[in-house]
Amino acid sequence: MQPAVRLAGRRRDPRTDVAAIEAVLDLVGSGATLSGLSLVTIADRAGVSRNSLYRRWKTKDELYLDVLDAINKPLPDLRRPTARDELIAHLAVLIERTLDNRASSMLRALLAEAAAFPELHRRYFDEIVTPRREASYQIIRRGIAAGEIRPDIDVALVNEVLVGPILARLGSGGTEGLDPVQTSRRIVDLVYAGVQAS
Amino acid sequence: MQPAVRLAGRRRDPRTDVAAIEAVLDLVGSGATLSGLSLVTIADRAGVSRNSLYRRWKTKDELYLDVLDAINKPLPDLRRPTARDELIAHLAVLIERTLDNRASSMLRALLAEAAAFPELHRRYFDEIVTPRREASYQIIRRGIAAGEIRPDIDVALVNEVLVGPILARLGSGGTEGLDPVQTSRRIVDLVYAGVQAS
DNA sequence: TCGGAACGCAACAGGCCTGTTCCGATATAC
DNA sequence: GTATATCGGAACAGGCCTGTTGCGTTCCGA
Repeated sequence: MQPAVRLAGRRRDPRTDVAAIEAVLDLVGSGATLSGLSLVTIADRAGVSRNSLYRRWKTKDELYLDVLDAINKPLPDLRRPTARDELIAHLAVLIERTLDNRASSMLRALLAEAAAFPELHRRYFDEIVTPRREASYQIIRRGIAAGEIRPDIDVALVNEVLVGPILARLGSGGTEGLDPVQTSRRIVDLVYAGVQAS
Repeated sequence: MQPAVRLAGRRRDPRTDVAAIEAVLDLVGSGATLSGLSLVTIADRAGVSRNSLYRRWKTKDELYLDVLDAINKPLPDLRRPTARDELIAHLAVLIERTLDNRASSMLRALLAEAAAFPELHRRYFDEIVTPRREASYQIIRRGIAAGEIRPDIDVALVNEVLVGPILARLGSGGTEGLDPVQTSRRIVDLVYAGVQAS
């Protein structure tokens, strides 16, 4: 959306981009849907003229793609002495993400309207879900290689059991009051030990 | 919405109610949002006059409450010889529910717009989530009483780990191609045995 | 200093949705 | 048979959103 050649003229105010993205996050966090949000509402909330938004983004889809980028924080370093510690750290980061109500609402809205925003949905999977899932798989595989985790388990299934409780809470919106590290530790401990009476 | 006293006059066609509810499920299953759906669209899809819908439901909220009732199937009998078998049966029923794309889409849409439809959200929790969660807790507690499950585990956490993978798939919409019983068995087996190398 | 671009503000037509009101036709209870 | 309630179809005003255009103003690079 930048002009082809930048010769002269007034520069775009970068605060306008930020204000628009923040406005979308605020509004979606307050219960708005992606298709229901109007550019008028976004512009008003951002304190920006509707014209400035049209200048930057041809469609709402393009704006939403930038919103998705804005909430996609890089994966932190998860290296720890043991796979168990790495899994706890991995889940803790995931829980922290779900505690951000605006980001969680954005993802919920996105998943509910995946059919209406296929490109947004694809980017979500490719840039957010897949890298984190791969990181989780790597941790589990390293745990197997180190003799810490049983080699006969299904890596994907273990990952699902570990992150399932967190993603389920993300999906249903009940993520308040979770202590990231403590909750992660309890999940990992349970899945490590199993529930069967010996 | 029924008239106070039924004296005389033409009866309401019960097929109209069904057609409206089916129309909502179809449309939401195709990606529509609850707030985005219009009564015009619903009436057209149902092959019914908009007038008939207004006669039955004052607001869209009331219509959606009936839709929620329509997808709320009763809990089947889950009694089995062991808690493990009961848990497998319980999860299998849950997976079967998520395979119904229209019902899943309805729940996703509902959760994404919980703020805009508080009554609908409350009813969802009270009439769908809570009974199933309680049933799951009961199974786990019986397993503990029978000496089948460790008594020192947190019942709620075990439930979350078991249903988490399924609810997470429900939330993200990727439930196709799951065999209910086989998937349930693999989850329960994993959570029973744990992943730790002995 | 001067051209070019972004800025806010306003207006416009076109479309869709709502909520309500008519109408004539049809079905049902008393 | 008559009163009553439903049915489908149509119309209406009012509101909101879109996409575009125009305007005077502000900023910035050449």
